[in-house]
Amino acid sequence: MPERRVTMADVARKAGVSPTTASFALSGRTDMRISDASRRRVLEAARELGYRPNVTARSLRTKSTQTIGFVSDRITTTPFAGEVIRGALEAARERDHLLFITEAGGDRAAESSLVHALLDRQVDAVIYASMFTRYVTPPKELFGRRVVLLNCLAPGFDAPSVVPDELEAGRDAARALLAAGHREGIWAIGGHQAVPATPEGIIAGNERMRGLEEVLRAGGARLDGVVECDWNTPDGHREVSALLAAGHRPRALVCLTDRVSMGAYQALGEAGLSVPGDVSVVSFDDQDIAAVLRPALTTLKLPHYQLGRRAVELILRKGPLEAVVHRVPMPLRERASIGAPAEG
Amino acid sequence: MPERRVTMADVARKAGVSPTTASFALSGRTDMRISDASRRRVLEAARELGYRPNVTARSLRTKSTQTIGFVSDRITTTPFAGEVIRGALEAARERDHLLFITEAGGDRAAESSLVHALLDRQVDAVIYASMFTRYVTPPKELFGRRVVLLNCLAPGFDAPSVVPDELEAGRDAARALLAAGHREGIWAIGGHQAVPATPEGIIAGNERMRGLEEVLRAGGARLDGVVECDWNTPDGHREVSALLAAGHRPRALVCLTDRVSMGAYQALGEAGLSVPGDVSVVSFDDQDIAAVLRPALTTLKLPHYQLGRRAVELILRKGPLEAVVHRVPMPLRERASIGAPAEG
DNA sequence: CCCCTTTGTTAAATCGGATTAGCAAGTTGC
DNA sequence: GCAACTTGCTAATCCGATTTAACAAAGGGG
Repeated sequence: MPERRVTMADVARKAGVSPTTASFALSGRTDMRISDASRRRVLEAARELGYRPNVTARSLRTKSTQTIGFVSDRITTTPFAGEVIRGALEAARERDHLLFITEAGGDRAAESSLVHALLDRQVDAVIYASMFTRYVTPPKELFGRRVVLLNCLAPGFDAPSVVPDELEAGRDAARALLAAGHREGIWAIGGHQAVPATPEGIIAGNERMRGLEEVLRAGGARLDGVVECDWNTPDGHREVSALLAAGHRPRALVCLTDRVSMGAYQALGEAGLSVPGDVSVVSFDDQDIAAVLRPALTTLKLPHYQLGRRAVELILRKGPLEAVVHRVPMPLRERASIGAPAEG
Repeated sequence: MPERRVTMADVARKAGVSPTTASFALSGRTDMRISDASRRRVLEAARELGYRPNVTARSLRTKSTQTIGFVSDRITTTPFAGEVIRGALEAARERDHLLFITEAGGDRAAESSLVHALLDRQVDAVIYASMFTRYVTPPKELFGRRVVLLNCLAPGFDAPSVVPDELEAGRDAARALLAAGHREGIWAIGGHQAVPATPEGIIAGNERMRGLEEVLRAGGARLDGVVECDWNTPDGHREVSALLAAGHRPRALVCLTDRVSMGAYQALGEAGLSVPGDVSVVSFDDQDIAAVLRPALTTLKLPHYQLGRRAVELILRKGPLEAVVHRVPMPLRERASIGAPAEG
């Protein structure tokens, strides 16, 4: 049985002052006059007793719990998105805040009840996060609260969003290919996902493709074709096999995810083509497999850690939140899958 | 600005009773006599006003916050271990509890300060989790508290542990090979990790190997050799390549992790050997890649989701916790990498 | 010497509930 | 008809802090 916690009353008693004085001495407020002698005695007593304020009790009066709620659809499960949580956790720790993590699994009713559970515990603010970048409508319980949208957008909902800069990432993919000398024989595998079967495609696909096409065109290069397909390994394998079987001979593939790239690798390998000797590959996401594939995959990293961190930094900033979209850069991870275009 | 929360006083006023009566009516306690009429009026008023109790305020009196602290070294980051959190989250939600998730990143000082932050917020209990199964010494602040150790063991620390049943998993790997007809040409890649460079090997390696050898021997089979190496993809690739180069011709490989298996696949492929036609592979962990490799990998799943769930279920059980080790089964995921032994 | 500040401190109220102790009105027992 | 219960409810206190209001004591000015 844990011994009774030391309270401020204990500290005050030991220091020979009233609880009021102890409170002011400990909070270090200067608007209430406390003599240096008293202050020192209180601080000393607190140190000796190992006093720690009861945040719960304090919050009853101050309304602040130094606590943030984190509501997501299913973020812990997404293999690489755990980084979002780590980023949020670290930023929160630096500011002496704790995070209630919750997952509603896409269930609206569960989402509402979790938000209630958070509000019942007096969280100071709520981060509403999605595992893939997409449009959302937050539960009504969050209206009028201090909220930051993480990896999602909600037009009409008055809160800032933090999302990856997919547009610039598309441009960077194009720049990487141009820099290696590619001008033709370039194919995109995965496409816009204009009517997506894969939820993560909704926004990312469009923006990546838009940035890609813009810079390729400006650089005097041509996109030979766009293969629209889902974003998983079997899709990449199937579509690239089909592409080769149809007689096409791409010099560079822009795969919309690392999983698609893995499928592309398999298909190229089966066709006896080497990466990057015969075909260069540039990808998006930087999942774990990207570094492990042979050759290692050059890819534009989804900045999950930074997304989590930025959301917390934003929400703990003083002052009101502005409904602005914050775009976090997607760094290029240069590895071994891009080479000079093959002759022929 | 969110409008003022409805308090119990509001409900009492609307129902025309005292706060005391409202409190008893709402908590539904039967030891204090409240007339059915009053009870109904209070419940009705609460419903109409949308009253929700302030858990923080309540906890000041009751000491219970319906809140659990979760301290880990770096669990969100470990790609597949996020399932631990999901299991814990779901079990907690079913019981109307919320989780404070924290990560100390292996830093003892950070760990202490996080535990303090949790205790300052009056958590009812703490789950102390490790990303890999290993021996730990929890921070002294947790002594005498309600604690469950998750995926770790702490001899001398009075708390239950929840860990994967690695021993039985080793046995199951052996049984799977025996069932396919394997009796010889069996090699283990990864080994005991008696003096491990890879932290996850400390306990898992020993137990997996012990179970494996026990059942193989009992089944009249022989383990031709054990290759001691780290547990990552390059290690599997290197060691299996070396094994083949040395003239060995294994019929079955027991790879101690899926990452080692992936390396083994690469090495076998480069040598022109097929799985499972020439060589069967059985593995441990069931990371995401296991299902994606070609052929799909037969592996013993680390039950992360169940570990998280069990820990929460245990900690929320009434009554004192017993310092017992709970072993969670590792289910066999039968896929396509085990076949009959090759002739030869 | 008295009034007015300034300084240092504390009693008391507050936050939103839970809990203890007690009080009025109606019933029962004899 | 009065003590003893039972029923139904409420006043008051507590939980551990913060904050407001007020109050002594000391110093300064005239």
